[in-house]
Amino acid sequence: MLSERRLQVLRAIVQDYVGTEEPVGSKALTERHNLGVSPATVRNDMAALEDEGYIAQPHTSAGRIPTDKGYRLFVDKLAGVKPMTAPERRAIQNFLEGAVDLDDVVARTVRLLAQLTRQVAVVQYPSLTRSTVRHVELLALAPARLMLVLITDTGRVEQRVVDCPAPFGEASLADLRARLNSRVANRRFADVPGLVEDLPEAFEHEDRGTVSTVLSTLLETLVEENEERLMIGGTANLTRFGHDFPLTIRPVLEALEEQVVLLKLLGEAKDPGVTVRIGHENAHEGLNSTSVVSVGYGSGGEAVAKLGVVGPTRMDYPGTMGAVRAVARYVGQILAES
Amino acid sequence: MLSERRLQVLRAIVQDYVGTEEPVGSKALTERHNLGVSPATVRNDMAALEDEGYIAQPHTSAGRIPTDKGYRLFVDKLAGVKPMTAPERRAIQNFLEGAVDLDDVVARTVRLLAQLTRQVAVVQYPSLTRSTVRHVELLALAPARLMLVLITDTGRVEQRVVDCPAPFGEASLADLRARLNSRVANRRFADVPGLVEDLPEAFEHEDRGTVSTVLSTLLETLVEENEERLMIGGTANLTRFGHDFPLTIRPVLEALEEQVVLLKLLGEAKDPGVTVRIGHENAHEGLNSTSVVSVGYGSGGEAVAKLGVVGPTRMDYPGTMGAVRAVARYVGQILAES
DNA sequence: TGCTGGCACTCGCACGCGCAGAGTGCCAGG
DNA sequence: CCTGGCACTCTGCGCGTGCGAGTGCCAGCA
Repeated sequence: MLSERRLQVLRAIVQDYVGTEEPVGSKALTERHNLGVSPATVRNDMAALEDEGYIAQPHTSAGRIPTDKGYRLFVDKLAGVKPMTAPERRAIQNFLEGAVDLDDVVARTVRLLAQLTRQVAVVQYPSLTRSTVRHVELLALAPARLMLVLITDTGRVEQRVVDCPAPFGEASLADLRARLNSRVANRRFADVPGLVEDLPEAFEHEDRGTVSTVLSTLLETLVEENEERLMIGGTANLTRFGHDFPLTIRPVLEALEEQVVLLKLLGEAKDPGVTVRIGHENAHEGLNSTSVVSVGYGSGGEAVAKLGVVGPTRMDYPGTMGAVRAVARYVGQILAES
Repeated sequence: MLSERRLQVLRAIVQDYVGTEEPVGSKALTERHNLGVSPATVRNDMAALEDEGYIAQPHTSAGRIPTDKGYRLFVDKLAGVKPMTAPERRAIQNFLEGAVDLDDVVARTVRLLAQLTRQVAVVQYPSLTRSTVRHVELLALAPARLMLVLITDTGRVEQRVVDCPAPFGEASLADLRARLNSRVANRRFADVPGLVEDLPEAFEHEDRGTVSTVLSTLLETLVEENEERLMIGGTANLTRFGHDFPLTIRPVLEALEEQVVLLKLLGEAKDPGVTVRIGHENAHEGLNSTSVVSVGYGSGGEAVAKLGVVGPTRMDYPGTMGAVRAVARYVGQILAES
């Protein structure tokens, strides 16, 4: 177990390194933080911290920098979440309030997060599966071609074109629309499959094919790989990443382009609160020198999706966590209102 | 007027520079292209080309690189558009065909363009104003709260929540829905304002406020700044930009985050064919060392939106132009089918 | 008039060197 | 267990040098 002072030394190292982006030495530490001991003592503590794997030297006779393990300890034990100030909170609220629709909400959220944290922001659209059906609309595009439109309580809208096996009359269409809505409206999307199973049976034989096709299209929209969408922004902040450029940001940009990777990244966070994944804790190789701070958001008690930021492991964790948490809270509010 | 051979020299310089990314000298030129003259002659031609401002030297006693003016001449006079090969065309078609909805089409197009050109791809969503109304749907969320859903022939869906000044009955809602659709369905969006002007007059006095509110919300979606959306991708390709990194790509990433800037960029292209804007021809400062290749796309004769790529001025213009043109063509087809 | 070979010249760049500065580890003393 | 002192190690930087690519110019030739 590390003594109290050694923890303080670690905290000081993390703070200084995050601030200066340069390895921090024993002398500088004692000058900037009044630890009440001499540099030599700090050096001993540093040696101990290095033995335990919390800090490392880039090369002999340079200062120390925190390791992933060091950041982990810092986040878990040494630092809390820094709450947003009142003006910041007001700014967040104002910024989000003008949104006209869900796309706009998500777009604004991304910009906001990117600006607040000065990092790359990632916002997942509300998951269909975890939302509630508000309405299902069916339109005839042609005698044997329909458009299916799904609307959720979070404002998300999905549309699909359905090619029918046989022409489908206006009366049947109205019938299907009514039956469908009476069954699924205000129900959770996840429950929809069970609710519509037997629907074709209510129709004349010639229409059953079309009804089945419509239903299977409806169910397809719930398939995981289709239903998840997300938006990213603030990639310009990557340029502040480090000095050894191309090699650092290349894999990050590549990872960010892979929606699948990002969704996994956000998905990994199980904690109900803010989750932090540091460096190698991220499964994806390209993100081994980045940290991901994420949190779920939702209109009610349950999270309908996640949002977060991706930045260098050397980031201001308390501030970032505070910003992410605050933004998630306000987005939830906005969604609940619409 | 430049002699034929000098034009050939310029063409050779552009091709070599694009290939090697290094200033090209007279000796290398004569070796790689059989111009039938000696390096000394080429040197004279180069001096002339430099006088005219088509090429420049990064520093004395280095090879030459093309200037923006040089690229311009190359694009206008010395090179055509390189058509895609048959396999490439098939690949494009296959890749786009699996799309389930408009978002998917746009997302796939972005990926495709980025991969084909190895540059940053930008795709604008079909403009509402230039599309045709397929359907307008109105849903009651609460007694005095409606959701307005617009669907276009290009598959674009917009939704807005409308807060009504007074409760609005189910009958009035059905009435409004029917009247609205009979007026605007299959009409061009741009004509909608004139078509609905007098609609409130058809309603009872107590409902007129609500009807007006709905209509003004409808018209608001057509306001330019709201209605334009776009998607970008392939930013990882920026890492291949140049060696002098941060300074080069920083402003580009920043510009790419500004939707307004991008929309202007695409908007500038007036030509019905592929438009190329080279280096300083781009109004935005951050993009002074990039070129933009863009083209309109649409389901029928008229373009409903634009797409293009952003890359270094040192790019393979014929190939990029070919890819952009081909992708636009196929996207148009896909949109027409849905 | 236009092309060619030859020649001197100019620079940028990579390399090697030495130096200063920061930071460390270790040890002996309080 | 803390402290001051000391010798050591390493990086980064500035500087001078040599090399090579590439140029401009000139005189000769078709």
